[in-house]
Amino acid sequence: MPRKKQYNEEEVIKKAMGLFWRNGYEATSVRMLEKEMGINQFSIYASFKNKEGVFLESLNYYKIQIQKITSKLKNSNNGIEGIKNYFNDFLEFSKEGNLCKGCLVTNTVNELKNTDNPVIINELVSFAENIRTLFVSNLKQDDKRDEIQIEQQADYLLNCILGLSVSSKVFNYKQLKNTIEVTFKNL
Amino acid sequence: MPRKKQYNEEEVIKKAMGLFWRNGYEATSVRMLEKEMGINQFSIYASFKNKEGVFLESLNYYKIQIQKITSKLKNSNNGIEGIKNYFNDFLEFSKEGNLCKGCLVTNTVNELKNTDNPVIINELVSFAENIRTLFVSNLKQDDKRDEIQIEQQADYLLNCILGLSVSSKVFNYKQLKNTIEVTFKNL
DNA sequence: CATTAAACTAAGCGTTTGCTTAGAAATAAT
DNA sequence: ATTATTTCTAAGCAAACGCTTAGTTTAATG
Repeated sequence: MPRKKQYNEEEVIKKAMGLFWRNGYEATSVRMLEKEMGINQFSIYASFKNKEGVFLESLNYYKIQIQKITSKLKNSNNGIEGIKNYFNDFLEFSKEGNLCKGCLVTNTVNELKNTDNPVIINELVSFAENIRTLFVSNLKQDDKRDEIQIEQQADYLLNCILGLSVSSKVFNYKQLKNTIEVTFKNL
Repeated sequence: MPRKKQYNEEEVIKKAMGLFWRNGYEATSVRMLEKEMGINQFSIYASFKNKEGVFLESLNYYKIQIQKITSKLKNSNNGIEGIKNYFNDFLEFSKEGNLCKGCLVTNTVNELKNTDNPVIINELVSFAENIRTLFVSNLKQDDKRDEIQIEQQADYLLNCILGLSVSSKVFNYKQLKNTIEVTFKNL
């Protein structure tokens, strides 16, 4: 009996994600989402409940996208070299024209206060923990570090990739490549 | 003839800075500034023209505050060790209770789009360039790196301190100390 | 003490925010 | 074709935003 939706939910979320990625959460208004997603506010709220719902779906879509490079890291068994590849893959992943959009997760962590939106914050923290676990797992592969070193270097690498997520929005490609090289030198 | 201001402009800017530092630029409303600064909106606009004016003054005050640790770096001549001290000093500087507020400059760069507010963006980029210059200058002191290495390591260190500015808002003290240790190991 | 210029209070300006809703259009089933 | 159910359009809601302004209070001057 009913009328069919005239839009594909995954397609419109893909567009919403791009907007959140470029602009951040708060700076993305529902009016902007309307335009970018190509559907009316009513449809947005009918499909995703509210703005937070659109963002959480966007975040989900983002995770699936970035899984292309995290799974490559997960399936690698070349230790530190695999992590270095992940750094370079991330740069490529976040690229848009000459500069980068950073990481949607990191961008949002930076924007929201811990008290703001616990649902979103939880999503973000667990994402970071997951990346750290992958780092630990690859560091173990090299069989040349004790457990303490592994934990320390995992913290270090997480800090560097966070930095890269910020740097990539401001600095040029050569500087970023330099940074990656030095990051893994003598590790 | 006129009546005297019932507030000290530096004092109220100090309070405004704290608010911007904790909350970011957009998330800090003029109503919140009113409360925190303890003066009416009229007085805010009379003294600082607009919200951007309050922020720029806050940024100025921030720079003066952080000069306490940047000048220590500037006056140091112990090469890489001086930079490492700066990293630790920064952690102390941005501390508030158990966690850190990051760096006001970095926080704002992360928040604003390049097209948003060119005046503020310019202030922020030149701040980062200044820090990088100090890194370069200290790296030269050690007399063990060629010019290419110095440029590369400066990019690297800038990335690490940016990362630290983000990490410090999320991770615990021990992780941050680990990160600093590994950052300077074998450099 | 009256004058005068600045600092104050408080109300409200126009916009934009996230979100809702009344009514029209569309479509699968009867 | 009629009915039922959902999607759509478009208008509008209250609240919050940055900012302004009319009117009162204050205090150094003549």
